[in-house]
Amino acid sequence: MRNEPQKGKADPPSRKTKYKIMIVDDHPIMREGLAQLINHEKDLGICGQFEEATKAFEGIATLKPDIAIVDISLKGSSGIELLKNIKVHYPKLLVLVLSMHDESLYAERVLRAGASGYIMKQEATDRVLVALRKVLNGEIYLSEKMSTKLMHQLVGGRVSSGSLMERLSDRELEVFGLIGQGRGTREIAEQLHLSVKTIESHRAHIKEKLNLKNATELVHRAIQLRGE
Amino acid sequence: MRNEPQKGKADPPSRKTKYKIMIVDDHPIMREGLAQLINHEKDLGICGQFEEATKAFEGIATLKPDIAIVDISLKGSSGIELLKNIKVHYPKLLVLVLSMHDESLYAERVLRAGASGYIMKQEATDRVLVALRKVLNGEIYLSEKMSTKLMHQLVGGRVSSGSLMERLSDRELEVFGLIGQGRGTREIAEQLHLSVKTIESHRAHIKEKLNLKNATELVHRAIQLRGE
DNA sequence: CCATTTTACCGGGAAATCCCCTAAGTTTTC
DNA sequence: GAAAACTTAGGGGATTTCCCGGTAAAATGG
Repeated sequence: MRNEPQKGKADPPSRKTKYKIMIVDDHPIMREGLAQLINHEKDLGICGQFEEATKAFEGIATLKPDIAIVDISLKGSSGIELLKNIKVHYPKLLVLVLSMHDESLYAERVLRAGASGYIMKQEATDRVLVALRKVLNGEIYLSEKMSTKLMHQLVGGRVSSGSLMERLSDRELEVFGLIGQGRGTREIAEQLHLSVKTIESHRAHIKEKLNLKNATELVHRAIQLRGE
Repeated sequence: MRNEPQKGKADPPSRKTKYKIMIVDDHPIMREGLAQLINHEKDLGICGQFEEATKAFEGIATLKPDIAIVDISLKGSSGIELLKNIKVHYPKLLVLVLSMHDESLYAERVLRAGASGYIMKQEATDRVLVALRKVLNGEIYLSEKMSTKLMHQLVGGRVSSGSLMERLSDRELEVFGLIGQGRGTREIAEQLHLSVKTIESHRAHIKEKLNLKNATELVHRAIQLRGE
């Protein structure tokens, strides 16, 4: 079994068999582009392409890939669901998330869900290879900007423990939920029989804990995380 | 000059020079995938790749492509703007729109703006070649489903009463999309090089057309309907 | 058990946004 | 060709956000 890449042994020389890579993306042209790119490398090879989460999940058992490249915006169940599923049933299978969405919105989430890296489709093609090799080497891949941002976050405030949501107090979680249902600040205040100022305060604390920079991002995140 | 493909003469034999194709898409892997696909054909060849609308527009004069494949969801000014610009300055340049978004939302829109076809990124790779040849042949390319839908719509008469989303103008839909990505009003104004007041105006019109009461509902709907 | 931290609550004031209006130039439609 | 719609944008007041502050109660922890 080769699911666990020995550290320091991922570079081109000294491997007889290629790393087996699985692609999950609902755009055939994108899959072809990735496959072309990857199959040109002597140490990397595509072992399977899927356009749908469930099919991809079923394919893992027979294909035994070393790493999966998954797009998080698939039709049907989202790529994040697939990611979580993979991590439950195949914890050693590495996952590199490839997405068109801005990393600032998703990177931290997918890492917490067990991914080993996040790369945007806007990135140059060779960055994908860099990301793949880094992940296969047991490391985490993020863009320069994003990784420094996360570093500062770790150093500055102690984020370390638990998921982001777990760090919210009961009241904050309640307010967060209502925001996710599309309620405005005034509406929430009335519903909970509290001052608008209090809700503003809760919102501020939520933003702080979840590292969100403005109200729009707050609403965005609240809707995304609704029902999780 | 070869901008006007003679009818019935687009098939592989009987051409000495390849059709020159320009690609505009902000995802390098997608561009590579398309380029690979197209350059493998004996009658088709890529003459330029661009990730941004303005650069692409500047490139037209020197590259003199026969057809441009453009993604409508670019960063900066949208692909529809580019399409309109092209049709004003190079009316004979054919444009095939390639997009991840569902055709029911955009197909009619881009045809009105002067495109000669609409194809989804979800389509199989060989469909792109079919679409290219059809467009180069002077015809319009749409999926089976979409073209019959448009036919019925034409026969049925009342075109105006589409879904709520279809009532949004191009600009409004663009702003709506950016709201759905979590961007704030100021941010959108900067990205589109417009006044904040203009974006506010668009937002007001969107709210009116979609029957939304306030800003919160607007953001909510925009996020829900994102990525379809 | 007492100090510290966290939570829940609230306010002032500046900045930003929302929301109503008007309006002019262009394009589309009939 | 007139009417309607689209795109742009400003004025101005209402509202919300955002950052500063605070108090009291509850939970935590040595």
